[in-house]
Amino acid sequence: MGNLTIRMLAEKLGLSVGSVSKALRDSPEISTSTRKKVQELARELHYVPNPYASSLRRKRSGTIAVVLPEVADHFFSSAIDGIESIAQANGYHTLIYLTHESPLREEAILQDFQGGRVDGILISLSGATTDPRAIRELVARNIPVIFFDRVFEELPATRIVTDDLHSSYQATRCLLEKGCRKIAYLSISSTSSIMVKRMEGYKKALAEYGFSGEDVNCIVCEGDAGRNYTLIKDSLASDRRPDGIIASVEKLAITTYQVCHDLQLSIPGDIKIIAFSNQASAALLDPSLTTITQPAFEMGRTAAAALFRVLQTEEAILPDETTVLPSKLIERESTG
Amino acid sequence: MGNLTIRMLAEKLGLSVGSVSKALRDSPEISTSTRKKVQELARELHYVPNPYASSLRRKRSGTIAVVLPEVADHFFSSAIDGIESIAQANGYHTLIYLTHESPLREEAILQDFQGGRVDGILISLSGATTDPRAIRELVARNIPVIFFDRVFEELPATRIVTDDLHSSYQATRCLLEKGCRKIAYLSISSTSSIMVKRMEGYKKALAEYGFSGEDVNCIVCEGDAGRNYTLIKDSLASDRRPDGIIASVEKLAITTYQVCHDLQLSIPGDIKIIAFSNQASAALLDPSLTTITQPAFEMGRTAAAALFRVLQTEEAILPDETTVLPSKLIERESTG
DNA sequence: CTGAAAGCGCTAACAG
DNA sequence: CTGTTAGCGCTTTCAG
Repeated sequence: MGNLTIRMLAEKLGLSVGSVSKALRDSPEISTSTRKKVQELARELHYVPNPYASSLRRKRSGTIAVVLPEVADHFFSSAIDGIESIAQANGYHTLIYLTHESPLREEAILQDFQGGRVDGILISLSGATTDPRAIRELVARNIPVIFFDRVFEELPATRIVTDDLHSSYQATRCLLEKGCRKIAYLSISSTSSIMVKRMEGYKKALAEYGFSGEDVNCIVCEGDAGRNYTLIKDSLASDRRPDGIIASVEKLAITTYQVCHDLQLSIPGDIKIIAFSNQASAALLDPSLTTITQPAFEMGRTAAAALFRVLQTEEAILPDETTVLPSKLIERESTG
Repeated sequence: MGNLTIRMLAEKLGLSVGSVSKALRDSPEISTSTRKKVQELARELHYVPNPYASSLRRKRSGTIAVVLPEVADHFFSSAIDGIESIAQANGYHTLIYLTHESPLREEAILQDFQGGRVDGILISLSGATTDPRAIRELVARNIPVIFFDRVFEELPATRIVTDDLHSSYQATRCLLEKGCRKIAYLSISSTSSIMVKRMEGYKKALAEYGFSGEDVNCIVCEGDAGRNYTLIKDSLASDRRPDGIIASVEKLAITTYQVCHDLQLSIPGDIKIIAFSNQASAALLDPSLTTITQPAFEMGRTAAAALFRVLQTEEAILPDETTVLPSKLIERESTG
């Protein structure tokens, strides 16, 4: 670790450690002239205070954590982009943790934060997480937690989400209007907040069109890519093949395209597809993919901004409120 | 920050702080029975040691930094995935920083590490970075820096790269063999290591096919998406329109597809395209995109593993060696 | 095997 | 305005 300390600086300057510390932090207690001298030497020697000593003393880490199911996904990587930009603007550091959809890993990660590693946490829950205990404990220790996208409903919390129910409803209606009568919904979890909401929207639209519960066809793809491929293929190869698909996350849309290609099913002829996706190249797919595009970057920014609002005011009390940023349905050939 | 301290634990147990500390760290100095008692209570109370006090004392942060140009890109997000998995396996924490291709931002980020925030750094340089000074200073302070993908050649360092020259050479040959005679190379920087290497491969292939320096057509796209679009469009709309394109990064391939679409140019009829890209859906584009796919996840893993090898042995001396992981050319319709 | 004590580098009272 | 000092929470000698 770094070896140039504030003591060395102080000695070189013939000042006390305390004065140097104040000078560096622009305290008004220090005369302009010495402040300048101190800051000049510090810059010259590239002195950077040991952040851990500072954190220990000030009881602030200057660090936030972002906990995500995965990163190789346009939604999450854009969200990180938004979060990091706000963090950097606030002089904060960003720790990143991937749960790979494992509630156990997620819990271990959250547990670690009990030690005070971070001043606040932004989290999008793993699909299978149902136990809010780890989060509760964090909140009990006064560490603010903000949810984005995949949230807990059971807990009073600040949440940044998109209008999952409505956009899924819209998506389903879109398919129904185009003539689909057997619409399958591809989910990654049966408990995740967004999955539940999106299911609801799907069911609501079906109901409005006079379909019964028996027509609800939800395929839960919670395995790895290979398993999901098989699952989807089995469905599309069966004699009760759907004529419309709603892919609730990006990767399932890609898999569905692959399956259709392999089964020689024509999109949108044999089957129409609509997906929740933030992929920039959705318009360039063959056929171009109708998407529900989430405001991923904005959701990240908004979540981070909400966190810093709390951190700056020191109130450390997060409002129990849900901010909804709208998604956008963009119709393309896959529902043509 | 957290408030349960080792002192409180010690008091509850009727032990000294020192003994508790040792018990928690499985020191052989402590009897099995008290060790068990200590660890049990710690688990029960969800005690997590303050990491900053610990870092301060041990002069190890248990944290690494990943510095990247951007994250909304399949190569980088996959690399993060690889890095984070290794870091988590080693009980390390991962800080992430985005430079957005700004050497200034990059320098500020690196400068901060002088304070000892991290035990090691994994970096992929911003396209415009030319000054190795900030890195040199880190190395001088004994903080290991490992480069991946976009590296410094001017510095002795550990580097994880892919075979940029060769794969670009292959790509160019592929286009030449398919009959292209006016091949343009889309770059994002004229100085970045990978851009230079890829240019070399391109030129080498051209030379082998008897083309002269005048036939080298390098379009440097270092602006934002809009500017790049205009730049590429101008080229493709001109009377000296290329009949082949090598996109040196993923996003430029997407932009090129958009331009072709807007100009109603047929791929591969009017123009053939090949791109460095890790996009899973390359095969599903219209037309499917011929790619040079980099081992992004593996590069991340390898870079992280190299870092931890050094951190664990305490030698802190990084070998001056370059590891080359091969990329794969996958021919699809865009060069058909 | 356990305890006492020093000190990592910094900040924040409090004196002067 | 500057200096002194205590102490953040932990680890690690060094005694016992």
